[in-house]
Amino acid sequence: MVSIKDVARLAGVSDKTVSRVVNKEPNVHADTLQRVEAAIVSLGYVPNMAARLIRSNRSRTFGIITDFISTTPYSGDIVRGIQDWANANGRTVFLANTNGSLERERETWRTFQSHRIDGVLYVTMYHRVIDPESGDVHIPTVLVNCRPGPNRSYVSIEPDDFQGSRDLTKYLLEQGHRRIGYIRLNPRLLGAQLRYEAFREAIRDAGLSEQNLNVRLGMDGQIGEENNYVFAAATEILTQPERPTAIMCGNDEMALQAYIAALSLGLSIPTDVSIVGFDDFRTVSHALKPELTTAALPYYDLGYCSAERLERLLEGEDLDPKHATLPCRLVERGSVGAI
Amino acid sequence: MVSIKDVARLAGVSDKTVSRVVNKEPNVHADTLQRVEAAIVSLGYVPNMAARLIRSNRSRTFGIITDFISTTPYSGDIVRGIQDWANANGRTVFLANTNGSLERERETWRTFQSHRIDGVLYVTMYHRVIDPESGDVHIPTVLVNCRPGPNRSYVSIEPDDFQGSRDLTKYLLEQGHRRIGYIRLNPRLLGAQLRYEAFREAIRDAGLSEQNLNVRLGMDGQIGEENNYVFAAATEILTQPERPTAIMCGNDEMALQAYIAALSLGLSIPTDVSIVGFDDFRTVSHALKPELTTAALPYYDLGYCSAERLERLLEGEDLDPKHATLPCRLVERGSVGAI
DNA sequence: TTGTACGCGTTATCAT
DNA sequence: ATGATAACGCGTACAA
Repeated sequence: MVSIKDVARLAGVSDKTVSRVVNKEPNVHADTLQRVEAAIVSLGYVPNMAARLIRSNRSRTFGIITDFISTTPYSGDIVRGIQDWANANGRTVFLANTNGSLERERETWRTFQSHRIDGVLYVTMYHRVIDPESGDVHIPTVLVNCRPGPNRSYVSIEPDDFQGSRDLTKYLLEQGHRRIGYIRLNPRLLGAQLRYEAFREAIRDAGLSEQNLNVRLGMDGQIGEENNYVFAAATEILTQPERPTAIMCGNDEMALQAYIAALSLGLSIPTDVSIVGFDDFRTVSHALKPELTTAALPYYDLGYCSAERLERLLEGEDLDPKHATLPCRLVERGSVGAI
Repeated sequence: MVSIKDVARLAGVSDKTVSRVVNKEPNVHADTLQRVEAAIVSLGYVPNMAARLIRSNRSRTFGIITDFISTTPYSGDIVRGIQDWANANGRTVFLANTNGSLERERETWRTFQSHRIDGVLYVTMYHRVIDPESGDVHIPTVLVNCRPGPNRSYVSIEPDDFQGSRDLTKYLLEQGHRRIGYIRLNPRLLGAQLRYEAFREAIRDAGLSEQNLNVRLGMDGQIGEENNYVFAAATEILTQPERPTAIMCGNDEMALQAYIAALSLGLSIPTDVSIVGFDDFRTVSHALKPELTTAALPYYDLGYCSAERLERLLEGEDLDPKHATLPCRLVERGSVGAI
């Protein structure tokens, strides 16, 4: 592999001068600069980050730790957001997936430590409370899409499920809906609680009694292998005598099932019943006709902003508050009608 | 940062002895070993990979280059597969996303070069022909989910869209279907051609005339911003006098739209019409009732096997054939009925 | 079994 | 404006 010395020899200068050119330091004569640059190109010299790291103790790398990835299809956008920030700011990214195994997580922290990573983005694929298992490794860390347990202190960033769900509910109310069905997410998900709470609060704030509501559990059980009651629940809600005019679903996947249930009953959307989801799973929300009104989870921005926050943390800035939140934008499409 | 010397000092031995312990070399006295290990633990020493790399010129890292990620939700499973292999084999993974920009791709190759990455996994998010833009950087590379242009030579691995589509078609024929509708993927996708060709071949092999077929284009235009005709096409196919008994769709997203179209027409699945997709987008295929019969794209295995192939390439093995293919497994669920 | 000397590719310091 | 020298953390070769 061609080194700085080879370049120096070819250009007839010392190593240090080449180093100056490579690092765009001042005090290099224009002629020298040209000769060195020519040598670099002709030799195809690429600086060795490892050697640089040994001296400077800064690797200019971030590490991403994820838990699962497969069940929630668009959460990968978080990683995309991180990478885009990293790319725009001269950082390279290590990626490690723990598959939810604590042992692998501990190994990962050590591996990252051995690569002298500058900081870690700890990303969960669904919104939840977490305690990173870093052993005695201490690297500046930002939690993404999750929050630390009660006694721990971390910089973190989450989607605002509460605001998203409140906006969605208010929107339904504005469209004149009063009898509303609600199909709940798996209660183990943090988002499930936040969304449901926001829904109830918005209903109360509108002066409606909860008696107008039809709340059903759509899923429960362990993440990744849950029991799914959505189709049955939606069918049941929609075959009642006083049918709700709208159904709000824990997420788009569930909205899809409610959608199928409604169509199977011969109902049309949104004429007979309006449906809203959450997350903006585009494969689903765009494929439905009419397309699905939903609240978009800001996955990409979560990633992008978290990298930004990590950088600020590394620069010694005191992030206050440590905890940030990103809004879930209401995406108005065709699946909701006015009453 | 604590170095090998600090450990040596605390344990009262030389650097080299610590090095022996860390690398599990023989010829260390049991007592010495214990003292050194104790020192390592108490100091929290973690070897510096950069320093190691400088001597050995092997970084034990792979780099992953991806193009897009957002549109095809489950393609992230490729990356998961790579990571699982890497984790099980003591390798760490760099990740870089080009967003389809050639400039960024060239930068990425240089960055990887500067980190002295051992090998690159070049991953495309949809199945296609590609020419990596590596400039004058030369790192052992495996193409994943794509194949090289006609004049280039690369080790590669792809899903067998042809086999998957043929199996799916044969399955429909076995169930007695003779009048079959087909809604095509965007022709710009390699998978579109392979799947359609396999469909036609299977139909011909069964001695059926293409006159029994109703082929429609479901999508066209640039990837990521295509025009979508699926709902209209499906509706049109299903309102013909001689309605097909089955519709085969380019992928599950399109199958979902055909599904919605059928239900909207008051048809039931699979009694009135059978539907099959492709890809196994689980968010969709499991949410439909009845669930969707499809062919699963082996994303995870593509990733896992590609890492394995890269390792063999690095070990100097002569991969023959350079090109590998992984089957698309038929996933039989409820959306197809017998005639 | 253990230690010493040196070199890897780079940057920092100081001198010229 | 440029260069000489040392140092970073570790492994290799060799010596003890």
